[in-house]
Amino acid sequence: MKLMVLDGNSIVNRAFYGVRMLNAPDGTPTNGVYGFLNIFNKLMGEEAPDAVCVTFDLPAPTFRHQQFDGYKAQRKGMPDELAAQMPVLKETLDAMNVRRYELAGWEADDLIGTIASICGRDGWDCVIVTGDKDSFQLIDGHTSVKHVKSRMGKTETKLYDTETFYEEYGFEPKKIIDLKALMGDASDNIPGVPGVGEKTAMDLVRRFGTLQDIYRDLDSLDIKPAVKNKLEAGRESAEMSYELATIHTDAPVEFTPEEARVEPVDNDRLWEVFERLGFRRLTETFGLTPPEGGACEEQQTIEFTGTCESLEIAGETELQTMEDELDGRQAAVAFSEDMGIAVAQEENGTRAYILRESSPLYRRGMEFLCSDRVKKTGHNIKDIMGKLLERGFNTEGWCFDTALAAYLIDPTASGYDMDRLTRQYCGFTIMEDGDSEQLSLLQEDTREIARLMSSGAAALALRERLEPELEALGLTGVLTDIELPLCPVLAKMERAGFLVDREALENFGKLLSEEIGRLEEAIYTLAGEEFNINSPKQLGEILFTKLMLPAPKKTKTGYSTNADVLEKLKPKHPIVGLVLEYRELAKLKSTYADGLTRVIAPDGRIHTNFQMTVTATGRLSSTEPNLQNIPIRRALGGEIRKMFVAPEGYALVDADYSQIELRILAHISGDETMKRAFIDGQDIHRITAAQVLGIPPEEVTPEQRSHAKAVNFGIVYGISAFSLSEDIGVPVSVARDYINTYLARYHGVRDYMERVVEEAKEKGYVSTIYGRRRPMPELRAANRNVRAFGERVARNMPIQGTAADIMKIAMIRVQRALEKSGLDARLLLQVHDELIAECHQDVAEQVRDILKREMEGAAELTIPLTVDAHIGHNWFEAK
DNA sequence: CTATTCACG
DNA sequence: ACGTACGTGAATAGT
Repeated sequence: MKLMVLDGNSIVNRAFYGVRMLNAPDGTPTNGVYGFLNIFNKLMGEEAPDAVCVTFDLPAPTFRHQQFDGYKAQRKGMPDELAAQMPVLKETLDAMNVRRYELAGWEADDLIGTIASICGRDGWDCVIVTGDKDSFQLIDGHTSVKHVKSRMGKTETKLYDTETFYEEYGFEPKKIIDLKALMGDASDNIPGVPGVGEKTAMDLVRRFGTLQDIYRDLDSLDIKPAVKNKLEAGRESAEMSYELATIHTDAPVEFTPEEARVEPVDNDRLWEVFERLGFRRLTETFGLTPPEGGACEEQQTIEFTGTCESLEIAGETELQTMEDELDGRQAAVAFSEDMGIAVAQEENGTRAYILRESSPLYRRGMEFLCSDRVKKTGHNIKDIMGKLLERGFNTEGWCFDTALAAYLIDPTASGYDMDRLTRQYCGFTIMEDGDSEQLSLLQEDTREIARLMSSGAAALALRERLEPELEALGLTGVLTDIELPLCPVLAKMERAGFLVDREALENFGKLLSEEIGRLEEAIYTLAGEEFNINSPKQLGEILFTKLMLPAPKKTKTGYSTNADVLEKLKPKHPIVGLVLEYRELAKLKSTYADGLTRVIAPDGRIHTNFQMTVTATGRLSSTEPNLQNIPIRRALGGEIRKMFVAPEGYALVDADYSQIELRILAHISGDETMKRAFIDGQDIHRITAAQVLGIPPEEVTPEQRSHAKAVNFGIVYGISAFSLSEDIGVPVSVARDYINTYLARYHGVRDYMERVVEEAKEKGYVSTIYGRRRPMPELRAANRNVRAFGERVARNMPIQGTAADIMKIAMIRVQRALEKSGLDARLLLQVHDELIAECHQDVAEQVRDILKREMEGAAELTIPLTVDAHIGHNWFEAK
């Protein structure tokens, strides 16, 4: 039998600081309760306890106050916004039939200690869930502690039992008390020994054991004299701290594990609470149903019978009717394999026009629908355009995309499927197959019609809500001038595909296999056993336990074995270099040699998918396969690019923007020094090195230039001295100097970086020069790390996002220019700052010039944009 | 389903 | 005292 006991105050605190601001419909904050419930659900799933309860502190003074002056139970003073949520949380727990315990004069920890001890007595296991480390002292054979912490807004838990605790701390759980007695705990007002911090305290406890042991033999122990003096002086404080840190297990609380057994929730009561708090999603998580006869409103469902009239285009008359009724009108259009449907809004309902592929009028009807005469709305129109192109129709007349619109309004949402959007923006859900008995009785063909009609009607309803919001946010231009015209460009690129040399790719795979086999053998020999080198867990075991190499870094599940770590370990053991080489080859084989071979289409080409609604900054992403991360940085990886080729008699043109992000930074910030460098066509990294080091540009060494390059990149990302020092391998102090000097030399950049964060805090979002925006709720988060993350994002997004905008504009211009030129040429790929086109070899120079001209002319900034363009037979050569 | 690692800009 | 650069997608292992 297992009981789970939660430290209510501690968990709700974590939740409060981890979860972004959240309010009930009436405006009261609810993030603490919401976060608590999420953590609670997660834990119930993980632990599946037989009984569960929650303990709380009460604001009343405890026995610790009476015993010791200066002790405060209200640790850091709960913020009002959180305090207001405590009664709501308790009410929620009651509705969930979860027992809670609180006792004036006793802290939650003491109640937990008592509960754990009663569990032990009754033969129950006990899992304590808390965000404080104090409870670790309670760990024993039947008591474990699940420690909850929030990282970057995400909640993580780690279970400590006697073994895992010892592994991490190197002493027994009970000695946490001794540790705290020595080092103190500011948040608990436990003084400890003045001058002794975590490092010293850990060392003392590990080496000598308890506080008692230490003071008994203080004279004879091998301790630095300075530390000894502090210990002597702080003895009284240490002993008092020991008492304060000790959790009591004898609180006068009535408790038996049986009474806390998990019970079903009180559906009606909990529903009412969630309704009031606006926790729609949680009602589903808890499987709640609306109370019988309650006043709760049913969600609307679109019903088509009666409200939607349909017209099947069976003959000339209907075709004529459709043309008359839709000409120049707004309509939503949706397609399936063998059918096209247009849906238009009429005065008193919706009207649908059905075109079947089997009909002799299909082609004519479709050509009308696909013409500029019908002003069409769709959901993910880039994909619709792809299907139209495949069937030989054109892509004119599309003037709204509900997915793109929702993406522009909030590019950080987790998805934009229609059902989610209608729920969010229109307050109804789309009918699904299993939803209605009537629907499931229909023929498959009729169901298909219903599906298309509902998606068409939903698109119209969504557009009605999205269009004004888009306009209000200043995003109409981004949609109509950038995203929409980009759709046919991308659809054509996807259809074109990139030719690959299948045989070369397969041979490369075989070559890698052989080499990998040799490396495996050598690694097994050095390790003295066979193991799965691909498993970080097994590899860590070999390197850090068997071979006793020092582990420089840990992940939350074990040792880190990433390339950075291995690089540091390389001189210490020959196996490390082999593992690095193995990793490089294994990656090339699995992801690229084998992975790409698998997705070569029958036409011998690879057709990627460009996703337009994924990134928070406005960039595209590429999937199935991802062609935006084909290797280039290392020699062997570059081989892969040689297998992306032009057909016989054709050539590839590769054009990439030079330093586009730094140029945009120079433009947006208006920094004169940086602008000058670009206007004069200087090597920006060299100039930066010269600026920071105060030397002439011609004296900059390659290493100095490479450091400056790292600083330039770092600035764009919202640098920290720590990360820069890691990146370029200098002490943090040196990195800090670099950054400070940089910001002093480029003071326009410094001002901009401060300004953009201020403005983001004020407005709640950041934006590109074209108005694309990213909401920034992180900046208002209570958690400092989340806020710091938000600040870095606020600095970066306008730069990365503007570059993405410019590239998109460039693609539209290039496509237009190529089509107008009539040359045998087409775009194949975009890799953020790079475009690749394929063309007949005789016109390669012309195509190269078109790319260069249209890309450089895509934006008029206060500094020039420059593009390097090259021609080659394969991607490697053309780069 | 999540974590780790590593490929790219 | 604490945590550590922005944005992605795919393969693999292991719970």
